[in-house]
Amino acid sequence: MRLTHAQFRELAAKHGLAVTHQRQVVYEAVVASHGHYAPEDIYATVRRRIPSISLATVYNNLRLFIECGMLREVSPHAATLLVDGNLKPHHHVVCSRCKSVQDIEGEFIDFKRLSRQLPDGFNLTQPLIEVFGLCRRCSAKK
Amino acid sequence: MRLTHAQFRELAAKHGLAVTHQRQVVYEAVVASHGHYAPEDIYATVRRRIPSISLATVYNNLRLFIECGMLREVSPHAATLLVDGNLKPHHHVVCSRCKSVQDIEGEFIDFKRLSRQLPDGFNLTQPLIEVFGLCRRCSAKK
DNA sequence: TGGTTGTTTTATAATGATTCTCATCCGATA
DNA sequence: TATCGGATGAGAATCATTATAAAACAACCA
Repeated sequence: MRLTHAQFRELAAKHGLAVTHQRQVVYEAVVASHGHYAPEDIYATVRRRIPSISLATVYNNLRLFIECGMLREVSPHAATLLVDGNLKPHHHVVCSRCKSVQDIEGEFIDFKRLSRQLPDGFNLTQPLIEVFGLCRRCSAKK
Repeated sequence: MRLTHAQFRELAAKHGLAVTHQRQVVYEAVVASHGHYAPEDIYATVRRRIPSISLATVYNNLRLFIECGMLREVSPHAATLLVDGNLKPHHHVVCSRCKSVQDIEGEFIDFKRLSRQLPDGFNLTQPLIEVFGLCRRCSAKK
């Protein structure tokens, strides 16, 4: 996706963000990609248009875009490894904001439909599903 | 859960791991907890029984246990932030081993049943589901 | 049981991702 | 155009995790 300056200005205004050249170029680099990229990847791409840009600016803006819902984070997770001491099969509910994790059980997945969507050869013998959303406390806050 | 030395010995043998005191104590600390804990937490717990244990040992053993299926990792994720340039609503399929991510669409979630299981107040207005398993390439290997 | 070998542990250094600091710069508003 | 507050750039600092190397130990065999 390529955005005009006017389009980006409108998008930013909707989310209460100031408009800067760096911000527009970073945003475009992500939405143009349609993939799943790390900050270093975005940095490399953006440097072709703004050689002086700082990696910190890329990080700052990605985080802003994620926080205000203009981008999605893949696996919004705690910054550290977490191990699960519950050995029974179960799934997880994860708060995208505070990263708290709770166990859930129950059959809420239609495996027939799911397997039609799965990439060829994907192995689901020990399925683990994580459902992301906002926990009670985080959805109460603003 | 508290394991006798003999029980742990049997469990380790089944997974081809040597038995050490550190290993047993680390494992017990995790399965006794029934929660979601970081390596530092486990380290703090285990130090009460083995004051000389090293943090590296905790990391090494947690990783081993996860690899051989004796423990689960919460949100097996890439070691870095990933942003998603696909703005349409969709879900993810993630390989627990190589951390590759692919998009999937389709209605394979029974939201009625799911919401019965959700913790009170959990907000699912922008549901994001991640399904973990092994991708074709990783399930082919050994 | 005692010796041998390869694995595990410990302490610490190294790495890699991310965040912080602060001086400078720039966008928004009047 | 002048002002002000937020954004940027450069690099240092931090945090989680992994690597390294020497000492300790588990597994195996005589």
